[in-house]
Amino acid sequence: MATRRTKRKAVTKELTPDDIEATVRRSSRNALGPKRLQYSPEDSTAETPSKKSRAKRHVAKSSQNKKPKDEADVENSDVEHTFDGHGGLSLYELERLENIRQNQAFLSSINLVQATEELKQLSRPKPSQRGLMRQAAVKEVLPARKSLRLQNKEAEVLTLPPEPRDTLIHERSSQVKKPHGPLTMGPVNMEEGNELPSQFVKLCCEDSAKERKMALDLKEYRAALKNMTITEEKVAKVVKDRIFSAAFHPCSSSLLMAAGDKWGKVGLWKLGAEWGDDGVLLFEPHTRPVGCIAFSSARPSQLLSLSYDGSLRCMDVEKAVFDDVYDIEDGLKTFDFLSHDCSTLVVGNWYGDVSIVDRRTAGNSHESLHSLDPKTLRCVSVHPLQKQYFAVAESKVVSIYDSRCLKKTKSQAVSQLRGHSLSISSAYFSPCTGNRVLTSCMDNHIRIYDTSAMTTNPPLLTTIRHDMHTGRWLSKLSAVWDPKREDCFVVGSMMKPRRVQVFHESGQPQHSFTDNENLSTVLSIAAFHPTNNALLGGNASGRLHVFSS
DNA sequence: ATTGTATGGACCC
DNA sequence: TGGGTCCCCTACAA
Repeated sequence: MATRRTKRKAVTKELTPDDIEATVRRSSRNALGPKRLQYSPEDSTAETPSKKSRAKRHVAKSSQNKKPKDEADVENSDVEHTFDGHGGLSLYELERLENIRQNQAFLSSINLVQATEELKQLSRPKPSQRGLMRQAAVKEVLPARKSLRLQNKEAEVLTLPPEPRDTLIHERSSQVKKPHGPLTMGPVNMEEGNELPSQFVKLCCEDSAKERKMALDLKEYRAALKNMTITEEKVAKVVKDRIFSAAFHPCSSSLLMAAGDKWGKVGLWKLGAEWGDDGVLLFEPHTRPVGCIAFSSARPSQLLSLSYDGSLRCMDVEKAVFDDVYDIEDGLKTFDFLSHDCSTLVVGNWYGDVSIVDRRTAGNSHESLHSLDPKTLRCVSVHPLQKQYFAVAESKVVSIYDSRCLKKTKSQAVSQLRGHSLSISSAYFSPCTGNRVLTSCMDNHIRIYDTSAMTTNPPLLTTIRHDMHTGRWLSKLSAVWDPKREDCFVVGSMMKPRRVQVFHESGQPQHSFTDNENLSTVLSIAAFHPTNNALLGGNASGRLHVFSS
């Protein structure tokens, strides 16, 4: 079976449409016309590409099953023909060529080219081995067994052990929740007792250059994006499981990234570093998905991470601990910094409550404000200038609240962004002025609203179709602004070949990041660097990908 | 209210 | 080396 497949590939490769067309012209039997021979490389739109491609693959398969004999003939006689060298063609040969041509036409008509492209993707080279090592399967060494009968002993009366209550949690994580902090910052992928590498600590404390560069005009921006590439060194396994959140450290001298995964792990990776596993240090501050992480722009040595397990912690590299920031029973979903100094936060849980957390005061001194529909809060985003405003992605509407006017329940929204027909997965204020809000919605649309006037119902500026159906196994896609400018954003994509797309707020596509060798998975979590020309993308197996210039 | 299903990736045998 | 299997706590449609 395998050999047959490779043979078939060889056939389609060797017979280019030009070859066939040429021979057919020579044989002057142009029954179907050369136009039919043209390949139609389809630029599949966002609309259900997966369904389409699956159907296509199926068609390709069944046709392959139907025609193995013909194709074998084609291949054999083709070799023969190569060594023939005569221009005059016998009737048999003409017939054969016509067969080849018809087969080729049929195959092109079912988009074999695209199908083989997809097959290439399916039989892609193995994923990057950089970063965290695959764990060798722990094989339990059992004592040699000998039956009681052979030992001439009486049979035991066996009772089954009780079934564990929640197998999922018990199997996959040692505890339901980590104890209260501060927890020492011991990398789990290093020998126990080892100190953090000093170069790593130094880098984490490095601040970004604060002077704001002039934003490039769009043409220059596109050129800069085009210049950003990925290589083998720029892919690494940073956490063990699927990435739920990721962020760049603000320093610009090197690329340092953090990623949080499904089982509470946080991986830190410096591109090209010597420490840990290819520059990766792995920590375990939580036990459930790390829904949101962000470095403090005021104190770059601090990384805040939030988990569904109900804990919000602050990794302080200088102190080498994880401090508690906020804690509830479970169900923390997302947060954003409220003040410029990053000392206060807006924290949202999946029951629909929003809390204002002040890190300078001890304990959970928070206000609970909302009784929304349960389990509908997906995202919070603070206005970059008017810090009292924050946007909350509720089920089918984004509400903007004023943190100074919050009540325990039924707080009045300042503005509401309407028009979403399914649940909204994210909503973000534009990074420089806050004059725009960018939303991603399960109704397969990315929307941009004009919030400059902050009226009751800010106008919808742009709607972009984008396939958001990632299914159960992938993190949801979110459109995220480039923090370097006011008007462009990045979003992962389900399209094949795999890609990450950048759009202007007008809906104009600016660039698609692709790479045959180093990008072959969906990068659900994408983010631009705050100052550098660099982009990160996280996939479902804990691998980070970097495009940079 | 309950049930079914879509969906990607890689690990492991 | 390739295909079977697992992952799973989600959103939506029926």
